[in-house]
Amino acid sequence: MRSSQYLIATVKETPADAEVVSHQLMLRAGLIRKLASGLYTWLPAGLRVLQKVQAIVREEMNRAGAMEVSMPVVQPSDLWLESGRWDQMGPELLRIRDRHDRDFCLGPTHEEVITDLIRNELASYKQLPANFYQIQTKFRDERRPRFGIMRAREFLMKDAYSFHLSDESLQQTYEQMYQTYSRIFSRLGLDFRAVLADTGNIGGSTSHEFHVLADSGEDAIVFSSSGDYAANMELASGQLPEQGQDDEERPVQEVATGEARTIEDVSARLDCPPERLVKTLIVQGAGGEDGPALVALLIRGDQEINPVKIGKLPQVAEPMTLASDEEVRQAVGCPTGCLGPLSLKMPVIADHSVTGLKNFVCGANRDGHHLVDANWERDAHYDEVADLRNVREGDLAPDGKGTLSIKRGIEVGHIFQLGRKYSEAMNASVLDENGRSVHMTMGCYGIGVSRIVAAAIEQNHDERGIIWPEAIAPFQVALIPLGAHKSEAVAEKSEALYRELQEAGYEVLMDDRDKKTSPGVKFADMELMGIPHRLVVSDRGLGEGTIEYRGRRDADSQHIPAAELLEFLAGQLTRDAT
RNA sequence: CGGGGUAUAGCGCAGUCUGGUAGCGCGCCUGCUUUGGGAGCAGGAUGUCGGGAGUUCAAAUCUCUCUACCCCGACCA
Repeated sequence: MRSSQYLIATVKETPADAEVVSHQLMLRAGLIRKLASGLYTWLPAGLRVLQKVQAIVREEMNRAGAMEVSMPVVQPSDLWLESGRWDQMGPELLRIRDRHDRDFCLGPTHEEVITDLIRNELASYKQLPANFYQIQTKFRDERRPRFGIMRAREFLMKDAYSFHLSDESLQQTYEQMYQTYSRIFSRLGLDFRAVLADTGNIGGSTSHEFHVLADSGEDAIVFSSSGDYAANMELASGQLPEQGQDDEERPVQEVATGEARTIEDVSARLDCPPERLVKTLIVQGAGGEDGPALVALLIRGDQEINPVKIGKLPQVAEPMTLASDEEVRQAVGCPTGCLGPLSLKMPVIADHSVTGLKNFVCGANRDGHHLVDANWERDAHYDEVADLRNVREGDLAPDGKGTLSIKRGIEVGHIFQLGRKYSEAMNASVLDENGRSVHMTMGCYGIGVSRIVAAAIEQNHDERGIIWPEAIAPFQVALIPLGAHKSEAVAEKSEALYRELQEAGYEVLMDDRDKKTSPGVKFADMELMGIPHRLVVSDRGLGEGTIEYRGRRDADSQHIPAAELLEFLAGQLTRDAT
């Protein structure tokens, strides 16, 4: 490609509405433009990257034996009513009506459509297992789109759905997809981790997320220093390191703590470290016929609660919602800052972090008062123990081997074992070998194809711009002729090289913009666009028979004898390991 | 959806408080010079000042209203 005939849409200034680096650089490097909130146009250079990501995903899915299909973006409401998600999904599902007043939605995902397809197409266990995928536009009317392409409303996703007779077969395909995903992200040149994950509202049991590691990631992921344990913060569990405890139970006393309401205030006022405090929180109960209206939760003062874990407790309303100050005052008769686990008329669930405490501090359920040297059974009680807290850096891994560390990640893939949720709701069944009709069990496997582009930039950039991993760079080589307008030799050599490189199979962007485009501009643009390899043809170099080479990450350039250039370049390029 | 903010040339911004000729930098066009790290000089084009209504002799500026966008907020590829 010649840049004189290509849209090099780079801009010098950072657009005001871009917050994260990847968004800024995608705009500055001329990869995308915003149309409206969460909606982006892909410019030529950006689209090349997106297509490269797609190609790798497609190759690996095909290699794993999945079959590519393409399902409509616009989907009839009937299917969603059938699965129950028409009502469940809420405003994230963009609903539209056609000219006959029939309801449709823009597909945020395709479980319904694929299940409908498969229940009609598959009739026998002999056709199983089967895995279908597509790479296609999804629409989710996000509460708040942000970070450019990273959390857009319209985005490109690879979604795959597998169908099985047995759980063993599902497990097999699930493991195969796990391997396939690992291959995909390795080939993309990304530093990633697979972690245990929450299944969210898609449903199902086992689930793993794939995260690209980047400090700007929205998710916290947890790993064990030794051993394989890795999980999303939402469900990661760990053990607190042992803590020295007094042996003797001291007599309890109630002390006035005045206006001290927060853990910090109480801890400062009583000169007692937060680890010796029991924090009591009251949340909305599950309600309904036998569910409690309110539930009390206990956690050690220095620990943080995990709303996702708590929301999953059967007694608690999901999503977890804190009780209001009034509700607390009505139920207990004191402000939230003075709550304690004393004769509460509601279920009391304690986190593991508090059960071993002795002589602790907690609220006295009396305005302005706390208990000091309280002890379980004698002064306070709980009904049940559960895991309510976020793990912290340094906690012991759940298997007791090694300690946990926490990193930030960008979720780019998610695999689920769905089970029979959709096949039962939508009656997708086949005949087994005994001629009996059985519901198929399902898996589903997603990759955020467009998000990967942003994630790759978050992980690979410097002050000059993007540094693309080899496999997804829009061009592999930038060829810059210097002073071609006045040097016949430079012009000729550049043209010749351009041809040779293309014949050798490289994707080359030759910056042949007119003489008004100074060398500095060309260098800056090619760096901003992140092209991994740069060649400069100049009179100076040709005089000594060399071409200048510089890798995007290199500090200096090298002068390569023109005759050896192709060989040299081949050595620099780590070709795909396919 | 709640809270906060912004809207002026393609991009980044000033001007608004205190009403009175629409401005700066970058980019763009023309010409000459320049050519190894975002060139110089000279000339030029580009605006329903987000939309609507109102106050006023006069509105980018004051008032009301609508809209869009951004940021902060616990179910996400």
